[in-house]
Amino acid sequence: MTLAEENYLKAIYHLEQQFKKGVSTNALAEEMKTKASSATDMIKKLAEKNMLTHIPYQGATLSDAGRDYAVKVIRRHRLWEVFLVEKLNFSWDEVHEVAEHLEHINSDKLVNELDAFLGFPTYDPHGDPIPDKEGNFTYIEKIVLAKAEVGITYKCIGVDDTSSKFLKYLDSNNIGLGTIIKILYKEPFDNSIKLGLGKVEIVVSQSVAKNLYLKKV
Amino acid sequence: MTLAEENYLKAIYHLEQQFKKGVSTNALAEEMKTKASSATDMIKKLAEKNMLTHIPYQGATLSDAGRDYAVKVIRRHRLWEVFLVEKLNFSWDEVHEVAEHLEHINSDKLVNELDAFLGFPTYDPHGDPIPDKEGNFTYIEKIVLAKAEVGITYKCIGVDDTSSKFLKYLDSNNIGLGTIIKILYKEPFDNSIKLGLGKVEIVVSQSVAKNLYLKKV
DNA sequence: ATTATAATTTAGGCAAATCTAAAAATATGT
DNA sequence: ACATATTTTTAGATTTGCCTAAATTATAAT
Ligand SMILES: [Mn+2]
Ligand SMILES: [Mn+2]
Ligand SMILES: [Mn+2]
Ligand SMILES: [Mn+2]
Repeated sequence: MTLAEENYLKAIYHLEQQFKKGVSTNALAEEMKTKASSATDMIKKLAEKNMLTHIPYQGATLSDAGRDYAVKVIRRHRLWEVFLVEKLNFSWDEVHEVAEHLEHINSDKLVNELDAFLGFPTYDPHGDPIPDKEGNFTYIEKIVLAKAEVGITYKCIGVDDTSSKFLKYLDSNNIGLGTIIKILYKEPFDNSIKLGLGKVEIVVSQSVAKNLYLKKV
Repeated sequence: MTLAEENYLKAIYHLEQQFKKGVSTNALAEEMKTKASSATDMIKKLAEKNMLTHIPYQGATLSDAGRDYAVKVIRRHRLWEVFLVEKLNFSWDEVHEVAEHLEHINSDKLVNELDAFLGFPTYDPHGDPIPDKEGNFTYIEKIVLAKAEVGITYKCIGVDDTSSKFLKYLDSNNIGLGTIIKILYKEPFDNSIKLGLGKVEIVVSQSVAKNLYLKKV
């Protein structure tokens, strides 16, 4: 598997999870920030390698082998992210880019020893679960802030958008994994939400609310 | 700089050091396990990028920029090797291949934080010096076993060949960095050498003797 | 000083991954 | 149902890094 193939597999996996159906050429091209024709080429190549099935003009669906491979790459990515934050003083908004490269280094010993060295972490710095050696996730129920209920107190357990911009915004408002958040008010006009963070009250926009995951506490 | 360019730069650097003169196309091709025509192509490309100067039919010589870049890649390679041995339980014969990939991840923060995390090591698991942030090596005088004197006691401080085969051979004879070695006898017939390792005496061939570095103790 | 040998470069091609532009298939609106 | 819009695929180029085979230049031997 080449670097490009691995990145495509990961993208297809994420889109499949997100939309629970076959992945369209356009969606894949957009995710990969490339052109539809390139996505078509790669879909053909991955189909050839039995990593997915593809019906022309329909969409692509990962095979078991393809899904396993994607999960393997995701495991590497997230373990490296933990390493960067825990051991090398990276902040959660700096890790993604570097992990995007580290994830392609293909050595089982490397990954499994890294896992052990980090104490077998189950979540990455963005709250995403880390698959174990066998590819099993520890799934946790998460509620998106946009759908949280007024009056209830939650804990922040993850983010959807892992862009540096968004994560720095959260930092500047003292929101991170583990932060306790009480829903004070939902503004029907623009779907903004007033939150209580300890003694501080802040209002966040809908685009923030759609990218923050919580669980009841 | 692409992955291929980085590997070529490193190879040219090593050959320049070794032979103290311009690097020939054939030597480079051999080092890179590729064909002379490919070496020519890459030499042109690197000359175009001002990483080296090249006179056709003569040889290639790194520019300052080229040498700096090569040293940077070597720094990354050796730091990762230390990481793998010190933190991830790799043995010295397992690190080279993985470091060959890790060395291409280009993030100053990553490398410098890794350096700090490892406690600013000055030598890698094979006894090779690790350049610092500014590219300065701490050079140490080393004597190749083949030229060591009978009756003198030395300490093993490095290896030339870092292949798994050779390193495993050394392991099986309890020779590693720091091992104290006394030269007992040099056989003129085949240039083999009898060594004293503590109470044990072993005979090593010339090809071993040319790949082991010592210093007087 | 030729001739033979070795080293180096050029010419031409191939595979991977990308692109633009055009064609084909599918979906949508009235 | 039929025209229009959207999505997807194909066709043809491009770049990078590599290859083989042939031509060129340099070196060594007689
Ligand atoms: Mn990646
Ligand atoms: Mn993450
Ligand atoms: Mn390398
Ligand atoms: Mn080394």
